[in-house]
Amino acid sequence: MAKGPTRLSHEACAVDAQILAKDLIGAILVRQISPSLTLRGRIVETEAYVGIHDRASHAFGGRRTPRNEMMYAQAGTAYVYFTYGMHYCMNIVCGEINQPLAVLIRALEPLGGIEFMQERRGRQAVTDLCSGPGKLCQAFGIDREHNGIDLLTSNSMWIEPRDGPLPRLVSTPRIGIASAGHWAKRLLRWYDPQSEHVSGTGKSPRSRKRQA
DNA sequence: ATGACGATTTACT
DNA sequence: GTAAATCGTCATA
Repeated sequence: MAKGPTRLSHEACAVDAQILAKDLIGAILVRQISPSLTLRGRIVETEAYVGIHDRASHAFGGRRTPRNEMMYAQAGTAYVYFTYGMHYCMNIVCGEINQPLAVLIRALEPLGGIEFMQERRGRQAVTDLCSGPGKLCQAFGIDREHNGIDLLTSNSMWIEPRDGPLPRLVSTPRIGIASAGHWAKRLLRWYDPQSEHVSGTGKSPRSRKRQA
C-alpha cells in the first residue's frame, strides 16, 4: 500500500482547543474532490471553543443535541454545522472523547484548485475565496455530508501538519459571539498577521494592516 | 406547534 | 454603518 500524505495525528488533536487552534495555523486543509481534483488551503485563522463552561460554545452547559453530537466524538473528527439559514462552518474536534472541545477553521490561504473555488464562490479575488468560515466551506464544497468524517483516515478531506516554523500569531476575541457575556472577551481567536487571507469581519483593510 | 435566534455574508445607503 | 437573506435548531408550551 502506498504511503499516504502526512496527516495530523490523533495525538496532535487530543489536546485542549487553545493548543490545537494555535498549532493549526500554517497547517494545510486538503479536499479530494475527485481523483484528479485536489483543493488545498493553508490555515491562517482559527478559534477555540473550550468546553461546557464556554458560553459561546454549542456545548455550553453540557448541551448534547443532534446538531452538536459530533463535538463529543473522538479528536480529529470534523464537526460541520449549518447556520444563518445559508452557511456551513467546519470545526476540528479535539481533546478527549466525550469532551466537547473544538477548533473552528475561520480562514484559509488558497493554494491549489483555485479555479474550482472561484467557480463555487462566484468571485475572482483570491483573498475573498476562503476569508471566512462560511466562505471556505463554500469554496471547498464542505456541507452537512462532511459532518462527522474522520480527518485522520478520510480520503475526501484531511489536514497536513504545518511544516516549518510557527508564524507569528495575533490573538483577539472571537467573532460573532457578542451575546456570550464575559466569554465574548476571551482571546480565543488566532490568526497569522502576515496573511492577506484572514476574515474581514469587523475590520477594515486599514485596521487589519495596522495590527499586522 | 411556535418563536427567537444564530460560531455569516453580501449588498446597499 | 445598516440591513437583508434565509432556514435549521432548540427551548418553551
